[in-house]
This record gives sequence, structure tokens and C-alpha cells, in this order.
Amino acid sequence: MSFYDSSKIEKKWQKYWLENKTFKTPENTDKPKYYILDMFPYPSGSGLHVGHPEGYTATDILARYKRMKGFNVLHPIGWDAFGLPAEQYAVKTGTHPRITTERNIIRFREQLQMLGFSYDWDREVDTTDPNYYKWTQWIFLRLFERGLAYEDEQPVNWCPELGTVLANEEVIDGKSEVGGYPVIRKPMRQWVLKITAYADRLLEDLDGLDWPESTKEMQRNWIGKSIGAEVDFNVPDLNEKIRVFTTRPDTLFGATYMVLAPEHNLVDVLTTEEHKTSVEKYKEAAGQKSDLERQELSKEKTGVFTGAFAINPVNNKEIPIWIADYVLAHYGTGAIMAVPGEDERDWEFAEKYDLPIIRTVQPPDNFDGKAYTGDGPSINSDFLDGLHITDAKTKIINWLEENGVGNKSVNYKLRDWLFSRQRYWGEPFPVIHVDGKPKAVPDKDLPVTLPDIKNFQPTKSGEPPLAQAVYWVETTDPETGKKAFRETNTMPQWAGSCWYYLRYISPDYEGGPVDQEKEKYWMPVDLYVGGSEHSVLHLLYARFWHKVLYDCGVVSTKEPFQRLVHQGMILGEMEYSAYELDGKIISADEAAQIEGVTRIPLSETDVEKKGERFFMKGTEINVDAKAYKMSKSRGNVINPDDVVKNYGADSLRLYEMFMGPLEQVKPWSTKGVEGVNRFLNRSWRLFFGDGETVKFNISDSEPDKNQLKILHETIKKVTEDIENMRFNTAISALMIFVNEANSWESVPKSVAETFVLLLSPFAPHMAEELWNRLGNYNTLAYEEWPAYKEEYLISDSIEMAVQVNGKVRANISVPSDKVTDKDFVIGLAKQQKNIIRYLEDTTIIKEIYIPGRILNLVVKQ
RNA sequence: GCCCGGGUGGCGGAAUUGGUAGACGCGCCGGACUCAAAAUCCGGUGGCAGCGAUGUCGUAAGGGUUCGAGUCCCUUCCCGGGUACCA
Repeated sequence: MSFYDSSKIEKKWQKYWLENKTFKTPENTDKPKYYILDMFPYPSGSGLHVGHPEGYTATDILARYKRMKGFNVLHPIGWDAFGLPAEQYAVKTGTHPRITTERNIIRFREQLQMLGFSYDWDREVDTTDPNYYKWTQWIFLRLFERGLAYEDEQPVNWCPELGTVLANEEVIDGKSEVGGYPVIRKPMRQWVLKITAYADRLLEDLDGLDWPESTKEMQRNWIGKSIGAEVDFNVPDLNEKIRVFTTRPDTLFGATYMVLAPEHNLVDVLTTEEHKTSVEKYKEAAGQKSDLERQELSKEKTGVFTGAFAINPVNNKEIPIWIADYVLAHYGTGAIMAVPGEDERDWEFAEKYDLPIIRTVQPPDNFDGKAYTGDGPSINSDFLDGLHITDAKTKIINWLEENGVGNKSVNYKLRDWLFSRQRYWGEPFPVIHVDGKPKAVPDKDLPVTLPDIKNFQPTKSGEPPLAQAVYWVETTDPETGKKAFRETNTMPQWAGSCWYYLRYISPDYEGGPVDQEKEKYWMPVDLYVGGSEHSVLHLLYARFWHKVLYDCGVVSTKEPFQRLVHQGMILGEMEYSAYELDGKIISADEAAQIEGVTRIPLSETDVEKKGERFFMKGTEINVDAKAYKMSKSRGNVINPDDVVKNYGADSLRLYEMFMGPLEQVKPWSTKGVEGVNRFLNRSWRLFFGDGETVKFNISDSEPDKNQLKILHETIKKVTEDIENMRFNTAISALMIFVNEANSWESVPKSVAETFVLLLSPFAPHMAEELWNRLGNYNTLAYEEWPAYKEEYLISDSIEMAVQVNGKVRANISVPSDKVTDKDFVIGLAKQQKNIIRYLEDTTIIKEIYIPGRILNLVVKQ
């Protein structure tokens, strides 16, 4: 039996591709270009997991396909190598993060090469390389020059366990996204990037992008633009004004009280003597709460009265001023007018503290809720009465502006981006402090490199590890010669990944982050593939930097990533579980209610499905059937190295694409890998026969009509499916071809060659080997992609269904040249035994014929 | 709660976008080869009834539009992801 030795053949071609630089990006620009990018991997110590090759195989297939289609393809890879794990490892072991990082990169590179990806290995970039972060710093200086990077003392998310501050986005439910440690609020001096200045452009330019709608929607929500008005409320006793932001100025007549955030700077001024104690107490309690506590305790609204009153400008009514932590200091003006009639939160608060509620929008008759937030005619609103929301808003805004008590206003949820971290393993800021003021390091002195230090531990007070490198921190201002101190914070990991896609274009260019001539040719990225976990942060930050670079004239496109696709997560194998309590097997439903149960793994053959649920075979005990996220603790992690060892890289690639649509979440199945592995072996045997001896099964004969038909059907299907990234059905088409061809006496060489080319993007190692053994001595990577000919697809006859009253009653075979002949088809149909039976004693009232598809005879008794 | 996805055989998934539901793969059943097993090959495989022809039910549930609905519309349920007092 001939057999395919995957490990030997795969290594052979990997070596060939590297040595011949087969996938070196062309330098000429005479052909159309295709820039296909994988999301920047972090080279972690645990190596590649099976999730990585999913997206990478998809892009690799496209890259290989586009090369064969005559495109110049840019398909690079590199390392987002700054980051916390290497630093934490350094704290623990004293190993410099550089050592760890280099080791991990080598491992990752080997693993990627083992999978046969067609990257241009001469374009690797590494964010920790001073030649790279020189330009990260350079871009930061452009931000600084433009006033888009500033220092600010502000309450930040301080994580004592990690010894660093975190961006708002890195805090999930009051805990750090990395590690899940508690996070507290602490005022500190920080670098902040003014992403809010680009909010509108980041929002508007989403419209032109070919991205998943859900991702665009998430970005829109994150930016959170809302249009409304600002209104001033006078506090006559104190001669003060309180400004509020509202999206519903039309409900102004229903504003029956005001609420300030506890941190609002007028709170102390407003509070009357008799309320001082309770207000102080409330403020203190709110200030001490961590974000987590604030969220947990916020189920029930709390607040206290300040004793002060403001005047509602539309009706001059006196309304009380409260403070409550359901009003956020950092959104809008940190103060609201409360309109309980049309706002659920205000209603809840008003109910609790017995504050007046006035409806100003007429709810529908059947409305039985509390606050009514829908549309309707205004009531109790003087000159707005009868107007619906939109018109009422316009009118009241005009009124506010005429009377000088307010104006139209826009607000964003998006906040400026907290950009500094108290870490060692990150890009140093190219900034020195002279006389207490930040000053840019001149471009010519870049990069500001990381000093070597021994102790990577941050200080308890929050001083970054770099502060220990006194010789590095203390420097002189090159301009004035004055004593200066280097910035000891470093940049967050996002920095390096904000612009890496540009560096790939000209990785060795010394005149700037990117060679502008080449940038014009290669940008934008035509296809960007990566996980949906980056839907907001990385993609928003990168878009922001790109727009700044656009404004600086460095790049020529407004957006970096034209088309974006997220690959779905790969889960562990499906698990069937029964549960045991005190030696007794109990049902999964029961187990979910009780603690202290033991999970008993079952095999697929132990269970059966009844209705919607799975049960232990022959019992009424229902069991769980679920695939879980891969995790070390669950022990369901699949290691790609093992898969490659057992089945080969081509099998892994093929399986990951065959599992289902790329974007979908799907469970792993080792049996499924065996399935595609069998397919590859069958493909191999197509060429080398099935006997004891290896015999070449290829003939020089001309392909017959039938062979050409199936071949060209396969070409058509595979081509269309690759174009649409439907790799699972493309592979299915290849399988159908092989199943068919296996029944042939021999395979005509021309057919065999075409098949090998079709297979090559998916299983490049086997394809190269077959191509070579067919007598071609060059790589097939730049062979022309096969084109199908319509003439071969036409068959002599077409199978069609005949329906009577919408139900299929017979199948007929119609000669191709008669397909458009309705009368002929109906005549043929009426000869069918089963049709005759159904037409008996009926009258045909309608004949619906869709040529080549279906004939439906509508009859009546 | 709100915003996005999505529910199709025992399992992963197909279905030319309104035209024969279940392609392809896994699993399972039967057969060939083998002393035997593995591997491989051949055949079968949605449920129910029937020897069969065939009939009938069937794409989460219910209703609607249509000659015809997995696909379009309405209602409900379930699962996954995001988000959460943003005024």
C-alpha cells in the first residue's frame, strides 16, 4: 500500500520554501496588489494553540490563491512582544524579559513554519526591537506635538497586585482583565491620548468599511455619541449655575429635581449647614468604593439631599438638588435634571425618596409601566404641548438659545485613552521632564532605549520599575543643558500594535515609520483576520493612530483595514457528563441545583437523545452535552504540535477549515481530523494506485466528457468558495472530486495537474510533492489558477422535480435542449406513473414552470 | 434590561438566496480482505408505516404570506457574544 509520509514531505517543502524565499513579497508594482494580514500574535510561553491556525490558515489559503491569480501579495507576520507575562516571569525568576521573549519568538516561528504558512519571513517585525519602537516613539511625538498626548492627574484604575494602572477597557467588573485582580481608584499623574478629538471621524468612517455589522455597532456604542442640549439651572440663593446635559430637553417641564455626582465640584458650595454631615458621609462612602463595589451596591439607588434648590428655567419652579452615585462624574457635566416621568432611573429614585413625578409625554392608552420613554405628544409642557419628541426638541432648543439658558450639545461615552503603565517591559516615552514640564526628546535622539535593570518589581507606591535606573532617569536637556528626568512610565501593549501593519510594508526603512511610496501601493489592508475580542480596543486605537498619521501626511488612506473578518473560537471536544452525589447518579437538572456533585464523563456511546435532551442510555437520567472553551484547568486543550505529529500539518489546516464557517464557534473533533486525513490519503492514492507497489496512476490520455465535467464543476465551486471564504464547502467539493475520480481506471495527467493546483492552497505540502512528481520542477506557488469553461459544465440532461400541489411526486430527466420548452416538460411529466395517479379526477388550474428548477401542477378536485 | 448573532439528523455542517431539505465529513449498521485485529475498500443510514412501489411527518414552538417557506412577515421560547445607571 502506498502511503503518504506527511512528516518527511512537509519538512522537505518547508525547507524548500525558506531556502528559495518562495514567498518573498515582490518589489515591483506592475500587478494588482493584495495585502492580507493576520492579527499580531503575542508570543506567549505556552506556544501556539489550535485557535491560532484557524485564522492563519484562512489567510494563507487566500494569500496562496491570490498569488496564483496574479496578484502581488503582501502576507507578513510579526510579534507583539511587549507585555505583562514576560515581565511577571522576570519578577518571579529574575530572567530578563528580553531572554524570555526571544525564546518564545523562536518557538512561535518554528510552529508557524511547521504549519506551512506562506509568510514573507524577511518582513518579521518585533515591537520590542529598538529599531521598531523607535518609530512607535516617533509616532507618539507626533501625537504630543499636536496636543493629542497630555499629562493629567486623574483617578485611575490602580491594580496593586499587578503594580500598574489599567485602562478602563482593561477592567472587567472591577477586576483586571489579566489575572482578575481587584482594581481600586487612585489619583495619579498619567499620560493620556486625546482620542475624543477624533470621536466623530472614528464614528463616521465606519460606514465605508467592509466589517461585520456587529463589530461596527460595538464601536458605535463604545463611542456613544448622543445629541441633546445643555441647560443652565440657576441657584439664586448662592448665585451659582448648574449646567446639565440631557438628550431629552423636550421633557424639561417634567424636571422635578436635580442630581449631582458626589464628586461634582459644586457639591460643597451648595450643601446647607443642616445637611453637611449626611452629604459628607455620603461623599466619603462613594469615594471609598471600588468600581466593583459601586456596581454591586448600585442595584438599589441611593442619594442624599443637599438642602439647596435650583430654578427650572422653563417654569421658574423651585426644585431640590440631590447628590447620588447613579450620576457619573465623568459623563456629560456630572449633573442631571431628573425627569422621572420619562426616565426609568429617575422614576426609581423619585419613588424611593418621594419626589414629585410629572408626565410630559402622553403614554399610549394601554401603557402600564412606570417611566414612559417612547414617543408621544407632549403634555403638561406649556408651549410644547401636542408636539412629538423631535419637534418638541427643536422648539425647546430654540427657546433655550433665545433665552440664553442653554444650547444644543453633543456628548460622547468615549473617554480619552489612558496611555501610561507602571511597567518595565514596554516602550519608554520619548519624553524628559525639565523644570517639572514634559518636553519631547528630539527625533534624532530616538530611540530612547530601555535600560537594563535587575529588579522588575514595581514599588508599592506605584513608582514604575524604571525609576530604579537612576543613571538612566537623570539626564540633561540637550537644548538648554539643564538637569532633566526621563519619564519612567512606559506605553501600554496597544502602542506597538497600533501601527505594525505599516511597518510590514517597509520593515527596514529608515526615513520614517513607513516608506510613503510603498505605502501608497500597499495600503489599505485588503483583508484583516482576527478574533472578535479585538472588536473595540485594538481596532479603535489603531484606527485613531492611523487617522493621526493621515493628518501628518504619513499615510494616504483614512482607514487602515478595509475588510475585516473574525474567526470563531474553537471549543474543546463535546463532553457528555453525568453527575454523582453520595455514590448515586443524579440527573444533570438536579445536579445544577445542588453543590458538591462529582462530574462523571461519559462517552458518546453511553448516551442517547430523547426529544431535546440527552439521557444515559436506557435510563431517565438526563445528562449535559456541551463543548467547553479550551482551558488548562479543564484539560481539554488540543495542542497543534500533537495534531501535526499524528496527522500532518496539511490535515490540521484542512480540518480547521472543514469544521464549518470560519466566523462560527465550533467544537473540536479528533475524529474529524481523521476524516480529512483519510481524504488526503485517498487523494494521494489517486496518483499512486492501491496495490502493494507504488505505481503511478496517471495516464497521458485525453480526459473524457464526464471527467471534464466533474473537473470543471470542481474548479468553479472551489474558486467561488475561496473568493467568499467558504472554505468548508470548497473542501467538500474537492472530496466529491476525489470520490468520483477514485472510480476511474486512471487519471489523465491534465486533470491531475489541475486538481493538484486546486488542492494547493489548502494542503500545500502534499500539493507541492504531487506537482513535483508529476514532472514539474518549480514550486506551484505561482502557477496560474485554473479557470473553468462553461461549455464543459453543460450536461445532456437535467434532473427535475415535478410537484402536484407543491408536493414532489416524480423526478424527470429533461434533455438540456428541451429545458426551455414548457409544453415538452409538461407532456413528459404527465406520462409519469405517479403523476398520472395524482392527476386522476382533477382539473389542472395552474402550471408553474421554472426552467431547469421545478414544475408544479396546481390541481383541484 | 438593552444591542448584535444563532437554533436544520446521533454529531460538525450543506442547501444556487423563495424551487427536490440533510451535500461533504464524523458516528453507527452490514459486507469484503485477515487466523484475528488495525488500516483500507464496497454498500446502507432523518423519524414512522410498508416486502416493495410508495405514503406520511419533519429545519426551536405557534401563526401568516405564497402554486411552493429552512429561506420572507408577526408572536413566543431557548442558546451564544457584547454592554451595562452614559442622562
